[in-house]
Order: sequence, then C-alpha cells, then structure tokens
Amino acid sequence: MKKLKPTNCHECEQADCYMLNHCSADWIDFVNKSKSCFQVKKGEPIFNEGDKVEGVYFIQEGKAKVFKVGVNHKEQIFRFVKSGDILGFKGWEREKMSISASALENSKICFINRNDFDEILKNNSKLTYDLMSFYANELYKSEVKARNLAQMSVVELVATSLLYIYKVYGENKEGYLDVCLSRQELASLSGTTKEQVSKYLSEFNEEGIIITDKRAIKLLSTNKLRKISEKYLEKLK
Amino acid sequence: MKKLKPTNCHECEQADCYMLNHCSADWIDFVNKSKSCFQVKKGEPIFNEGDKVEGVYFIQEGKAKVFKVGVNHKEQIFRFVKSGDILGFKGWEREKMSISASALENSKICFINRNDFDEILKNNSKLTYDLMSFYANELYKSEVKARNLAQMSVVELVATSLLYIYKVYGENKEGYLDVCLSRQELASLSGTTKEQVSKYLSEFNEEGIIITDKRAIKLLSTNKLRKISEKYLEKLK
DNA sequence: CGCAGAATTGAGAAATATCAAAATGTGTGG
DNA sequence: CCACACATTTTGATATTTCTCAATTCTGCG
Repeated sequence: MKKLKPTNCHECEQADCYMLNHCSADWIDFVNKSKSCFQVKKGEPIFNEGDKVEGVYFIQEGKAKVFKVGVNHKEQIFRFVKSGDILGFKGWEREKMSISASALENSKICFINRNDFDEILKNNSKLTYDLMSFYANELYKSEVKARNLAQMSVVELVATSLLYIYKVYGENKEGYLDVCLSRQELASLSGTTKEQVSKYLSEFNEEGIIITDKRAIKLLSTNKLRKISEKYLEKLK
Repeated sequence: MKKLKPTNCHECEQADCYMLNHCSADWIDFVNKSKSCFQVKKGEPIFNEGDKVEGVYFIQEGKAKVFKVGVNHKEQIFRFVKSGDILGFKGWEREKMSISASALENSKICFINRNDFDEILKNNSKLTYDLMSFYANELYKSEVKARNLAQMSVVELVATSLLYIYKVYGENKEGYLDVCLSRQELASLSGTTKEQVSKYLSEFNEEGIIITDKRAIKLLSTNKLRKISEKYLEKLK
C-alpha cells in the first residue's frame, strides 16, 4: 500500500464517489484537505480484520473484496466493491476492524480518518441519513445472504454467486465477467469448496449456460442461472 | 393484533425504549401523539414479509422473533427482540417488508407510521446518527452470523444459538433460559433441522452441559458451550 | 381419558467435503 | 522465447456430515 499524492476531489472524475454524491459542496473542501490516497496492487490487503479502526476507505479506482476469515483460514467473502464505494466503516463501537479487504486489481484508495469523518457526519445530516439507509440496506442484503447460505444447495449458491458478480461488475467488451477471480474466491463467495465450484462450473459449461476460459467466465443465459438460483423458491409451493 | 389505547410515553416504564433513549424530549411529545399501540398474543404475527412498509415497530413489552421464510416454508430466524427494541425498519428503499416478526409471548407493540418516523428522523440528527450506528452494528452481527452458517458444523451452531438466547433473554429465577422455544424454532435459529437440534440437546444433556425440561433449558456451563461454539476458531491455529 | 401435535431416536439416503492424481496454467530466469 | 518450477484447476474416488423418514414416546389440552 503505497502513499500517493491525493487527487483533488473537485477534479476527480469518479462520478460514483460516495462522498461527492452525499456531501454538501463546502464539505467536499474539508474532505479534500483531510483525505489521503493510496495505491494498492492486485492481491494486496487494504486493511485486515483485527486492525485498529483508523477511519473510512473509498475505492477511487479499482475493485476489491470484503471478507472475514473463518475455519482453517478459509475466507468468507461478503461483498465486492468497485469505484466510488465506501468500505471499512461499521460505526465506532468496536475498536478493531471486523472485516478484511484486499484488492482484486490494482486500485487507488481514498482514506478519511476517524475524527474527520465523524466531524463530517455530525455536520451533514443528509449524509448521516443516507448512510443510515445504506446500512439498513446492506443489512437486508446480508440477511438474504445468511438465509441463502443456510438453506440453499451448493449448485444454487454457485449460480447465485455468478449472478451477483454480474450485477456488481458487469461484463467486458468480450462479454466475460469483468473481474478475475480464482476458484477459491468463487468458493469463498458461495460458502463452499473450490472443488465444488470447479465441478459445477464444468456442469454449467457442458449445459451451455456459461463459457469458461481459464479464469474468465461468460454468462450465456442469466435466465437459466436465475432459474437454478431460485429453484428453491419454487419449493415454496 | 388488537388495537390498544396508547400508553403515555412520558409515563411509560419501559426504560430501554429506543425512542425515549434517542430522541430529544420535545420530540417524545410528537411520538406520543403519533404512535399507536397493539396487543399481540403469543404466536401471532406482528408483520409479514411482503406486507407494504407502513412504518416502524417497537416492543413495549414482550418478546418476538424476526425471521425470513425460505425453502419449504422453513424459517430462518435472524434475531430475537425484547422490550424496548426497534424492529421492522430497513430504510424506505423497498416497498415491502423484507422480514416477518411474530410474538414469542403475549406482547405490547408500539407503532409509528412512515411519514411521522421520517419527520422525526429529519429533525433529530442524533437519532439518525444513532440509528446509523445501530444498523452498522446489526450488519456486523449479520456478517458474523452468515459466516457461522457457512462454516460452522451443526454442533457448533446449536451451541452458538444457546449462548445467543442467553445473551438476549438471560435466565429466569430457576436459572432456565427466559423464553419458550420449540425445537423447530431452535433449528430455524441454528440453520438446521429440528431432529438435529433434538439430538445435540440430548448430547449436551448427557454431558452435563445443559439440563432440558420439556422446552425449558438451563445452561450449566456456558464455558463448555463457548468452547464448543468456538472450537472452529482454534482450527485457525 | 384420548387425541393431535411435538420431541426423541435410530437407520438409511443424500449432499457435501476431503483427498489425491493428473492436467493445465503462470511466472521467472536464462 | 523457452524451459523449468510452482501453483491452480479439474476430475474421480472415498469419507464424512447432515438431512430425511419413520416408529415410538411425550406433552398439553379439551
């Protein structure tokens, strides 16, 4: 994680930036003075579970995974983030970071320290309100995820993961999912093992639902995937 | 769900009430005029997944479970709530309730409609800030739960559930967990089946870790339970 | 007392994880 | 640009865990 000369927020072309979109203009000045910027190489950590809570992070440019470590160092991926997203903030109740994040590709990270961010929150009720809505919504997603992990079969989970990746990162010009993930990372997202992921990807491949080319994956039929992923909903009668 | 004559907030003896503890005094007047109160009998729903989002609920007195419905109508319990707790609010982004709640014992419920609650939020930045922290924290808990469901074995999950119930509801004068739950409800909390719960409770019973007496459960050794529940953490090396 | 739903228990079935071997892919230094 | 070493992926066989089913016993309630 190499320190960079901070970009000027007012000139930043990151249209989706959470702060730019939720702060009044005069407070962007404050952000601009306060923030620091970092360069993170693919695979490198942005922060780790257990680190002291220092502040809040934003993806200026790039992609990252947010995860927790569990049994046998097996990770559980909760969320993929992309340019403009906020990460690493869960209120100030806990002293230590409850999750880890690391870069999925070379990325630029903005950072605002704890005191400054709290100052911004206390003076931007709209931001606080929006963040409240954001977390309420993240909680909703997390609950859906928890139920899925508890009740879905492994095929359903793998199909759900592919659709999730598509939703977050979309596809590149060749039509492949626009992110490079190992089988292990797909497994960590799905809550299963890399071998199971490999088997079901092969199966989907044979059935013409996806095409795999090394780590690249092209979804040929999101409809069929959705059917697999929601198969369990039909069982509701 | 029978409508009741609303209690006067200023005279309410519910010391843990979320609103009383997070609103300025003059806005409690507003709450007092706005809210309605209901009586819910044990087992009855408070609201259901899919219902139109009408407002926010609080437990004035009693206990309830918050859950989602999944495969084969099997429920997944996320959270137990008690007197003073807020429930049923996840921001206004979705039109419909994303979860269900029903009473675990006869309870009194307070309700504030959507518009009024939003009015309160917009005028009580402290409440909004605290709610933001609350949801950030609930998200943290939900992530721990999701990881547990994905990675823990069934014994570990059952032990974890018992500790969770103890943490929320504590014990009655006889030392039993102060709530009455079916094996199915324990299973829905643990993400497994009623038969598995039954088997592991018998096992814990034989090992002297708990005593079961019909639906009543007394924890004899929270330490041993914690060891079982955190066994997987040791595997971290 | 008797009935209906809940809980217990054991046995068998199904799903998933683990292990291992072969194949494939990746990066590095010559 | 190639060759070698190392890591990842694939695939099949096996082991383990968990679920399902069914028979039996309990429990609560009219």
